[in-house]
Amino acid sequence: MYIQKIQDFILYSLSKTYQNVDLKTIENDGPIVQKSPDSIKSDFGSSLALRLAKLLKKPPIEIANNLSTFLNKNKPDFIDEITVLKPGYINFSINKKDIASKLKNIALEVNTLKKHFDKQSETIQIEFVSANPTGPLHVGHIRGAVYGSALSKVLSFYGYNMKNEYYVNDAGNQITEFGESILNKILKSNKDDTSDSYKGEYILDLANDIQKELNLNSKNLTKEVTKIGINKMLTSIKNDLSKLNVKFDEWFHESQLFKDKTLDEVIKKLNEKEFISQKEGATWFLSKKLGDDRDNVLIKKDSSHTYFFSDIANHYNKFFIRNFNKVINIWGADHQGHIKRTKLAMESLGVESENLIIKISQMVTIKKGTEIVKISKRSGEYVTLSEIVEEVGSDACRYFFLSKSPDTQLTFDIELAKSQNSSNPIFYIQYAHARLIKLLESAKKAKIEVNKDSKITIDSEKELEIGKKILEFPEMIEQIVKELEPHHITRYCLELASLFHSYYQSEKIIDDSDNEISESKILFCNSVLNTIRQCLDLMMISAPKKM
RNA sequence: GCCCGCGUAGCUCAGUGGAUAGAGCAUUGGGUUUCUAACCCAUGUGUCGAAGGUUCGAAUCCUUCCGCGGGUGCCA
Repeated sequence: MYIQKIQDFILYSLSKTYQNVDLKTIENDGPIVQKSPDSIKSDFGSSLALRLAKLLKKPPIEIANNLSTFLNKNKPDFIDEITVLKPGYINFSINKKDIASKLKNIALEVNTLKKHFDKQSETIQIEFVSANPTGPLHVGHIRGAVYGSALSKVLSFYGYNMKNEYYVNDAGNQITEFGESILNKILKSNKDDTSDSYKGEYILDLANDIQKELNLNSKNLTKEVTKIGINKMLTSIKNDLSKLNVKFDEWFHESQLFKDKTLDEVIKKLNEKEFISQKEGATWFLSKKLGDDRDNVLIKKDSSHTYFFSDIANHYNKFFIRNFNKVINIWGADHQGHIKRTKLAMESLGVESENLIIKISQMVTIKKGTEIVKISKRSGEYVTLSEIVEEVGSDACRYFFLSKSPDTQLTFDIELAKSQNSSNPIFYIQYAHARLIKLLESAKKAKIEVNKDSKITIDSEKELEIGKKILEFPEMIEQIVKELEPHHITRYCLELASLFHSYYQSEKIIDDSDNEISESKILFCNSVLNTIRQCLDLMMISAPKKM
């Protein structure tokens, strides 16, 4: 909340003190104001003077002193003290009263945290999970589901209009093989036959299930079985996702692109731009022309289409038929090789590179104790999403997967996760929430009422620390929006909860003998509660009133 | 081979140009007649994979190397 203000203040004073410095260059050169490290007494610091030393041909300490003279003369109310330290740091301490008044707003009105952000005019479509409907979601899909849903939630909180989409691959080879595998189970008497492409318990279940409602005289049996099979799988996928609190606005089917003749349209457009060529009996997209290592096939020799082709069509639909300006895709690391060519294809169709954002979430290795579990849809080796969510719980599951950067290949130890009951940080956060709720109830019983005339007085180190942490909330959100990586919120929330637990332990909040102090503390605790509650809401984790 | 990502405490991971590198778990020892002990307080650990380089300043940027994962199909 303060960083931007201090930065503006510094840049203003820089422009007044050293007129010949180009502010734009300075701003683009990196952050100007940062949180002070714990070892330094102040709250925020700037290393601007150090950076300017070369340019201005002056010792940094001199620049810092010159700037601080101006800064001190024009010091806004929210700053208490400005000091210059050793090589040339300019440090700022924030006024306690200013912190207190900001906390009061947060305490009285949950929406204060949200109001900090402007409503954005832009609509962003975000696609995630999009697993093929040929099998149940497995534990690896949890990561994408959690990442995408939390990111979307934060972006929406920030003010964007978000549309969550699941792309259903319901055409192509995999789907046909899936249908055939089920049909074989229905028609063959030997249910143990393993020659089919898709194996596993769930195929047999599907076969038994479908058999009941199937008309065996149907003209195209495979087609019918496939259709029913996919629908059943989709129902199960939706059900699994809802266990993790994940919901989609749109389930877009690949088959739609065929019905709408989008693929034809795409190839026509690409052809007009001379990115299509026929060779070796296939139709190619000339991505080499745009800098890729090789060209890519769109229509195979047998006249069927590649995944890449319908993927272009899918994106064409997003940008040119449904008219989204900005699209985010979250893909698993196994699709990382598709990024370049997909972006190139879209660029050749006229989409600005920055408007198609593809984020990769790294692989999840599943461990059971010391044994690595391999997951394969076709072999039927499974640890399903619902199995894990039911054992570990949605909250702990979400927190665990959300707490890691998407760039990290993480190891998910199923045994550990199951045993991770009270040692899991999420319970610690939820406990802080439950404690606050109970505390505020007790305050009500003790007839301590807070309203807009109440006042917060910060008079302990712990309160000050909590207050400053709460006011970091907007910057934490901004970082997520900038990087499109929501894991920062888990740490933030944990830190806040930790500070609160420590505070709670160290002093009595409801003091029957002093109503004024109790009122201030209760109001203060309301600001903590509202912030923790907001974080839990953004992580889509429940906020229990009792534990 | 080439392309992408990663390598930070015993373990799981934050930190991607600034000040003495952090958190959770694990370890060890203490704490409750009290608003919830699923809590608190104390406890120590790092060749930031290695070597060079850029910089006033590097875990962070560049180069090379080592290790791990993924990709490199007219599979998805």
